[in-house]
Amino acid sequence: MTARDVAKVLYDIETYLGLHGENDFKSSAYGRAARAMETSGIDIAAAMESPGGFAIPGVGKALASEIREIVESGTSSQLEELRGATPPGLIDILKIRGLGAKKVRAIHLQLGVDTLRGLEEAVRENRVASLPGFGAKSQAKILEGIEELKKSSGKFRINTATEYGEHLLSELERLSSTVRVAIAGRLRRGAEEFDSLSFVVESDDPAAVERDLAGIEILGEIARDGRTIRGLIDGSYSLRIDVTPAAHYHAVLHQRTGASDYAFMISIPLADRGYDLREDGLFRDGEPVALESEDDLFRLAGAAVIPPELREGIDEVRRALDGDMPRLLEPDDIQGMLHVHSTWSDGRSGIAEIVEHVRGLGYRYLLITDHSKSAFYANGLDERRLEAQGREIDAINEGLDPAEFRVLKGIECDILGDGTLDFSDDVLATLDAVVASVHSQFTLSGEAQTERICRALANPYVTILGHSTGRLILKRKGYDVDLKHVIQAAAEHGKSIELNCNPYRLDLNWRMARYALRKGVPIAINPDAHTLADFANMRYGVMMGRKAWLTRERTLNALSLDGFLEFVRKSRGEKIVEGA
DNA sequence: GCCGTTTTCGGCCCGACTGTTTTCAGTCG
Repeated sequence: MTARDVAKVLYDIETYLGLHGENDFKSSAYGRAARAMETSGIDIAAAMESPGGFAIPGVGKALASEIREIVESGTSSQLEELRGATPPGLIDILKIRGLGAKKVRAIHLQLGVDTLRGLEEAVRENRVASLPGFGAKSQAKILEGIEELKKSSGKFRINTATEYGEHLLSELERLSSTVRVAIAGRLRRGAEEFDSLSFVVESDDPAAVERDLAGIEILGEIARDGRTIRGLIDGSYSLRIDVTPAAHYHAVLHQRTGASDYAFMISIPLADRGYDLREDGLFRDGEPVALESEDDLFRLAGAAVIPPELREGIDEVRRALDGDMPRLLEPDDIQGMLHVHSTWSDGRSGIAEIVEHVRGLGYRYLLITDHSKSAFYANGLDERRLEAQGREIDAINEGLDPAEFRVLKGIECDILGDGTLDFSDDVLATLDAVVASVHSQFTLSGEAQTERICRALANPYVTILGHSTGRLILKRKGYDVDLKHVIQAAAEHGKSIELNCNPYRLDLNWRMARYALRKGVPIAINPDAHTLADFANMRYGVMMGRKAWLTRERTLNALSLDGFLEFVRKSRGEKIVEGA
């Protein structure tokens, strides 16, 4: 049982207490204790042994004994009791944006609604609008929320897709009926959301593969149509497996990877040279053409190799035919981590621990960017604490070989409603670099939001614009903003824009990132890490960067430390404008 | 439930937004 597992139970208790109409302050005490468990870095086993117990602010006598119970039994009797007394549908209803515990409780008590379906009926029968505290607008928003939930159900983000994909890959490789196996489809070329996974399997016996799949625990509803097998992953997500003989393996993998527009475009130069590229393989004069690798196919087309990430059917085929294919960014090109939270704000690890981890991953520098004071919900730093943090960073640097690794002082500075920043220029000037982000007032008009962000970019001390749309994939649309305008402003002021690696964010999205690159704006691939595990998200950011044709040269944190600091200096003074 | 006392009860993190109200409650970050 880790501190995180304990926190999960405490969060659940907070939720259920709210649904049961318990005192707000009592339920939020559980939430506070949960956060304290997550951020304190407490060693649970040691705390259980020590007579002092959980000496953490926010954890008093009652919670300490409850935490003991959780650690010993894996759950809390209070939670089990609450859960038993709560219709599970209420938890689903709670997922609707704009509905919190109080409103869900009111809907449940006054309308007897306890499922999403029941709520949808009640809305359609106009029964919600008549409840006290509700009206026509909130009813309409609830319906919107239900639609939103429906739309995102059965869909998953890139981290989940990757976990399922890699798990299934190893399971499929283990089957006696398979020779070679590869991930295909959108997971191979990178995407923001998924509703299915696609694999290509080499085997001469599709029926045997189908039989073997029954042994894979998370798969169900397996059905085969010739060489194509479909099924369900964990009862929710679609699976497609294309079984192919050895000769067609690379051609089929290629066909199952690219978008349909792309497949059409690449088929044209092949056809010009006498090759017929089909779903089931590559042919010439009706005879199969065996490929040694996917690269062979591009050679036959007279094109440079197109990396899977680019196979969307935009202009990549034309450029490959022109031989205009750059070397795209690789994970190993990344040298620095530029957007990282520590326990000083809402991160879960101390700076020293982060340094050790990041060095271990082979990076050369680290910009600590905790939240600024307006982000009090995230324990943002005020001027005094920022200074104290700077002293800690100085001390850590003293213990490091500067030629090998350096910790930089930064901040993720809130962009205030009017586009000014959360710290004065004098304070920002003391830092090595600044990430500026919007965390409030998401509902400004597009015009005002754009103006606000452009104004922040005009501040000389801003280095990088953080998560530029505020979207949370499959959860929340971003705020209304004219990204082309923002990108133009970044270009004019010599700033960088981040591509946030969090699977929920992935913004600047790859389409706009490509536009930014054309405008000469360097992209920073940023982990926005709050835990050590978050650094693993870098792979998603690199993948999305590659979709945007990002190269090492145009990646801010692929620069050496000196190169990065040089960029910061320029961004504070000189204006750089590169044409489109 | 926690905390800090003017020591046993009253306040509890802040501010914007929204939709409901007619001065505010609920939600969210």
